[in-house]
Amino acid sequence: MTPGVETILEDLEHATGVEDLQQVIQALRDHFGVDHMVYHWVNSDGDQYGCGTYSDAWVARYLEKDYLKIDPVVYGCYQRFHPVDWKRLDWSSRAVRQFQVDAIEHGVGNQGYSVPVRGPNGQFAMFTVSHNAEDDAWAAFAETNRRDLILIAYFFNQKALEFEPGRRPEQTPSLSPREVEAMTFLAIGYSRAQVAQTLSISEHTLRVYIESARFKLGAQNTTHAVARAISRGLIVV
Amino acid sequence: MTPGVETILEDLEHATGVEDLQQVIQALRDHFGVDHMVYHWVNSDGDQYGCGTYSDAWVARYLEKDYLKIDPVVYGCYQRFHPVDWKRLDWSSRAVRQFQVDAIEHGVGNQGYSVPVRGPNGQFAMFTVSHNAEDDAWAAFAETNRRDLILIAYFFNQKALEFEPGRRPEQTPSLSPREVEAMTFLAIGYSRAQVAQTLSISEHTLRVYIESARFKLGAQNTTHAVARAISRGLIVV
DNA sequence: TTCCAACTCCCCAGAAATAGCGAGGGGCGG
DNA sequence: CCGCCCCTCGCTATTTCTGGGGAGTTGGAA
Repeated sequence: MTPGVETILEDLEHATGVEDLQQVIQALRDHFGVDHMVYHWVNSDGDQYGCGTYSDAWVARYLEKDYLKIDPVVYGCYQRFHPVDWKRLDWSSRAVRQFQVDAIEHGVGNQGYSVPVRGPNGQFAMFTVSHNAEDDAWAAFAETNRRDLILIAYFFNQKALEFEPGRRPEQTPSLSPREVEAMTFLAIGYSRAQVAQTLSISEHTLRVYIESARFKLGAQNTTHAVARAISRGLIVV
Repeated sequence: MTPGVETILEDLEHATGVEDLQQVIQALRDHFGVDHMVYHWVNSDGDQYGCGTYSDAWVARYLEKDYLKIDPVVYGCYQRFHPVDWKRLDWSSRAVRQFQVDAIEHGVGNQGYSVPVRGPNGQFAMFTVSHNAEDDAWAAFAETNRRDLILIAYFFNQKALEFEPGRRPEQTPSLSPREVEAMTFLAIGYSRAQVAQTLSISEHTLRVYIESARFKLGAQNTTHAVARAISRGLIVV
């Protein structure tokens, strides 16, 4: 690990507020000598929180256009575990290409490298480095700094979780085993009758579980409950 | 980072099969000079996969007694983002204390340090170091090697995901913008009528989107479609 | 012991979703 | 130009889900 990173990480670990994160991320940007560095938390209800060096104009634009929904970086990171080079993402759709042009016009680099991070209750965030560079140079940079970036993403997320407890979905209540089973089977397409048969219980009993789970999850209906259970990591489909 | 770890991590990254993971974890155990080192993947349905240096007897015992359900390490890691020292967990309940005695009798150290790791689709695993030591010595060890352990946990999980046969190869179909909107609103608990009103279209039209999305996703019903859309990252809820 | 949470079962009526037929216009790429 | 996908709207009948009741057992925690 580069000595500079070491000390900046120390600062990060001693950060006591959101404003410190902004300081740290700028220090990191300068240290790595890249155009931008951004931490981007995407909450399970579409809510988002970011901190980094993108221009205010670009952030506003991103929110205004609701780019979150089509951003291939978000989509790509969401599906992967390992860090992703933006080149490896799918930029083919029309809307996405428009987004790309818009981003570059707003000073986002043509190259990027994003590290997905996941926390409890389905929390999800990304730590991104963006720069203007040739492919070769960028590949070398990413390869060299990969481990540092993973650690930085990790500690950044740790701090973000620490500072923003309110941002987390309401203390996820745990589901009982039967409720988990019920939600899981519903999530893989079984009807109530099928689930009841599979679990060898009456459909009435099953309904109690579903309603109980729905209540615990604060969900409006079964689909909502299943969606929440999945995005909070209570069930795996 | 200690030089030894560096080379072992290289080996880890070049691992081509599950058997290599076992080699690597033993090398890591020897390098850190601790009693045990374990990677433990836990699915929410109770399915688990592990690899490490615990005795076969203990692993068998753990499975036989279904200790997964009461293991405070699993529970504690599941709720946290940062690594946890076993001391900070709740060992108060009677069943848990019995588990603790059993574990120590089977050669698990009295001290432990576990790093939670999370992947896409709610994947969850832990990387654990366990040892027999005094509190002070252990705290020092944990503090010193924390970052290395986080990185090791990260790369170990990456490899485990890579070797996981259940990885879905089928490429996910893309949904049209309207379909994405429909799925998104359904996932946050709107009824069909509400979604239709929100999108300012007739409920009949909405139904076409839902059915189209369901078809594309190979889903049996709306709940299934929404579940798939979420777990494939097509919508962010 | 007492209490609570989890698990199990039952009825009924109204609301919502699904399955099956349709129809037509607009835009984009081969 | 034609085909394909996306967007929009319609009807009817059937199945499924939801919301309102109530009731008993069991095992673990306070």
